[in-house]
Amino acid sequence: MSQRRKQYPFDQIEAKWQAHWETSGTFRTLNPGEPGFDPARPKYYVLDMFPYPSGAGLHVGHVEGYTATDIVARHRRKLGYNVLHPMGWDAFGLPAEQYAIRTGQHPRTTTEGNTARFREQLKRIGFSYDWSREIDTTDPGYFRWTQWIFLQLYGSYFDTEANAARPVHELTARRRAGHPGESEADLRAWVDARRLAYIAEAPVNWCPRLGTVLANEEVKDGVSEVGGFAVERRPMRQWMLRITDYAERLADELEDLDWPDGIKALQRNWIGRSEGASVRFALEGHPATIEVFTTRPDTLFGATYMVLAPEHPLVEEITGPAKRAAVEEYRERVASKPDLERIDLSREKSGVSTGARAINPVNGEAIPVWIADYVLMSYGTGAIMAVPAHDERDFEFARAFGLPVRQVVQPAGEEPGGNACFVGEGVNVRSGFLDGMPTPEAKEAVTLWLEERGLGARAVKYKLRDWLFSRQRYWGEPFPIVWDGERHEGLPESELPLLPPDLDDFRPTGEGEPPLARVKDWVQLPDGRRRETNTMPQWAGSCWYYLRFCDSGNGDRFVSEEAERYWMGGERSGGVDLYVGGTEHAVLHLLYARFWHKVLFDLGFVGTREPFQRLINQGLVLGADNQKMSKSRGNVVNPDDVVAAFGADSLRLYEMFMGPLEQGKPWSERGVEGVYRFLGRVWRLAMEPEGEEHWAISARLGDVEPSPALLRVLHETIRKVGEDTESLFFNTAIAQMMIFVNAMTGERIRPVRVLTSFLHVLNPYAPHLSEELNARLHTAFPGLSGAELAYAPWPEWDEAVLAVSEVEIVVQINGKLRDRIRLPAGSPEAAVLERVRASEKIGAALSGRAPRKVVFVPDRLVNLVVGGEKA
RNA sequence: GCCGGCGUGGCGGAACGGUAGACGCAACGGACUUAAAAUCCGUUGAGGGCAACCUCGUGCGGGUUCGAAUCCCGCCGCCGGUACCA
Repeated sequence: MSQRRKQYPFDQIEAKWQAHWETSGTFRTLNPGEPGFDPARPKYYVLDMFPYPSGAGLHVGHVEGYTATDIVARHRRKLGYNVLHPMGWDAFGLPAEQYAIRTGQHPRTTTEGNTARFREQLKRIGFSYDWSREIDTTDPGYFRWTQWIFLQLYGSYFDTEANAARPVHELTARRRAGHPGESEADLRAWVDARRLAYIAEAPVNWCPRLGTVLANEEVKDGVSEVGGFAVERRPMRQWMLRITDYAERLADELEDLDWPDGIKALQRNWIGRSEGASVRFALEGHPATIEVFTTRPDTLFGATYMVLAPEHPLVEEITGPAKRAAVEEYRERVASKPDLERIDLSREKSGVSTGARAINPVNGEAIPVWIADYVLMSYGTGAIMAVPAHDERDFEFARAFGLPVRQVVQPAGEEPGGNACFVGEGVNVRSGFLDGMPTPEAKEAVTLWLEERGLGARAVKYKLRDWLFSRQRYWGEPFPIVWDGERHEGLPESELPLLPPDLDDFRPTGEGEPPLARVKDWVQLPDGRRRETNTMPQWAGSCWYYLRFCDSGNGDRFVSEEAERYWMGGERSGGVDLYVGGTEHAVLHLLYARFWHKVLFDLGFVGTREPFQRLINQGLVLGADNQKMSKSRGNVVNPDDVVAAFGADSLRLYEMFMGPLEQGKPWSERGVEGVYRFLGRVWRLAMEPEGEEHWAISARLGDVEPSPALLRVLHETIRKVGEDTESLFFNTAIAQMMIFVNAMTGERIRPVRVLTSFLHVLNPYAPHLSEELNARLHTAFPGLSGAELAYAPWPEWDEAVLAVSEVEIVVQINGKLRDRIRLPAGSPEAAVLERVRASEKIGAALSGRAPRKVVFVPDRLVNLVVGGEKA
């Protein structure tokens, strides 16, 4: 293909227009208050998930989502919206730091090189970003505000009455008033334990290979998501964010969002709300009680033993002397067991008896208390009542240790008995006052019974855990926190940004001490206080970047109130109008960002409850072999190569033509050539070759009246592409453009006005080619078109032009197609039926039978229903 | 296991419950060319017929409907998420 003449000179055209957009600031977006800003226009904020600028460069998967949003942004500009369409870099992250550890090259150097390459690649595809708003999470001018938001979290607590965050000083004042005698130190400790950002000594996911702790979300199947290294649990002092307080709102407020059901389900699942009851069991001969959470209080009569998590604080107290040694041994074994093993052996139940016995509150029965690692300290109360007849895990455990199984719920219409496990709903038996009740009723009844006696209450639990927020890394935001002995406090705002010290050895210490701890003169303050040496996780910067884009140059505030109100307010409940990105962020990024946003909302810093009103997940772009693209498979497509061979417009168009945006689909080199040829056909509608190198305005172009048929195709194209673009059905929009071009190609003399109208429609999709052709036509036919398309109004279509005089009506017999007849549009039923009766085919097919019923759909079809066999 | 999504020609994919297969790719035929490429014009779900046409066809089995790729029930297969969450 190298020697072949190009379909059109895309290389010159694309470079020319990209330079033009850059030098004339075409896509610079004004903020309210700036000269020239037009407040009368509606706003539209269309956002991509900004990339981590990896060393591998831009991926065709990035290009898919970015092209989609770019088409929407360009379309909206032509519809008269003020469009915010920004781009930036989520540039803190492990790869740059790992590279630094290996080579000694500072992560900043690596990061700068990578971002420069990404920026260059994106510009070569012609995305209409407002580059003046570009942000970089590693820029002190940016992370200053990430640190500032952390201080807001640190300075707040969750007020359960208001179901919202409030400043911590309010809590302090209230506590002081209520507990006048309390010492300052105790008061402080009490308040500190309630901050949204707090310190906890908790079992964490420690990854020795990476030398850092990881969030639950960063651990998959017992190994780190990055690198796949073994992760073990060990107790460490860490910063945590109290996201669990927001579990209810994060789940409930998902409802009104215009997000794919699958993503909502994923988040709901992650938050994991369960409704049930908490029940308190007394202990035989011991003052303590065991509280459990259950979703099946109706099975309480079937509880035959209890299980505490091995780490449960009560274990120590209640274990009988005879069992002490075994319990100790078991607890140690579990504690040292790496997570990987704990998962591998998941189906093998293990545990030991404590010797203690608990009293079942409903029947006074004494049942043994065990410890077992299938009960997790981190969920519910860390203790369960075991009902082997109606819970599979309990059933397995009971079988392994010979514990009794007592059926108390029977499936409707079956006899009681049997030693199997039944987890469904049914009717209670052997359950005292619950006997005969169907499951839902029994749940209600027993909960009420427990509540009346102060033995339990209805309860809601969430799977969601608090967010482990500190990392033992160099390449992240330092915490704006200083320690005075055991006391911590936030830095004053005036000291932000807190910059990390420069370093030449980036290795973690291996024992949980972060690299920053090595820089003594940074850590140690003159007054004896010490800086926090952990850094924030990579998620921090992406939790609020969409806000910064509204006002990225602001040096006084994270975003001005005016800019936030304008760009984030608006349609329905507000926020980003369209957010496009991959499913890999369905739970982590999207949940964290929603959490921060809600805190900022509670504190009055933003005006919307949710950040992202409408979310779309683009599907995976697979290799030509239908497998995920990967170096090892050798099926990776580099966007640069595609741009070099076929041009940016072809790359854009192909990625949109492959199939529905949200669906995964394989790459096809042939497919790229197909759209490349299509763009060549568009070019040749207006241009013809002149000599070896040049192109001239085509002699077949003229300022002539289009035929009604051609005009109809044009208007249909304007209508369909407009509608499909709005619905993000880009593949069918492009198909319609192809239909138009096929029609136009057949015209002997091509009406130039029809062509210029079409170029508006093509413009969001293939901006370079359309601008170039329009500019050339503008020169050749002055007065017929504006000089530039980017902001020129989207053309209008006319219903009258679309109207057809004659329609084809389908004639069916019993739903089967038998004939088609042509009739004037809008023909009444009687006229249509007359023609149907005249049809030979229909007469033959009816063979004398009379229609029992006639279904008539105007301008579409007639269905004759005839009785069974023959009349 | 559970939760989501998807099964339509040789391939990517179109089809408000109303003509299944738009558009593109591939393939085949023709025009142009000394020739090829490029381009332009056709054909192309399967089976049958010289033909006009006929029959069958949207993973499988049922159902609702005048009419189902589309809605409902039950399976099968693939992809993604999740996993002792009481």
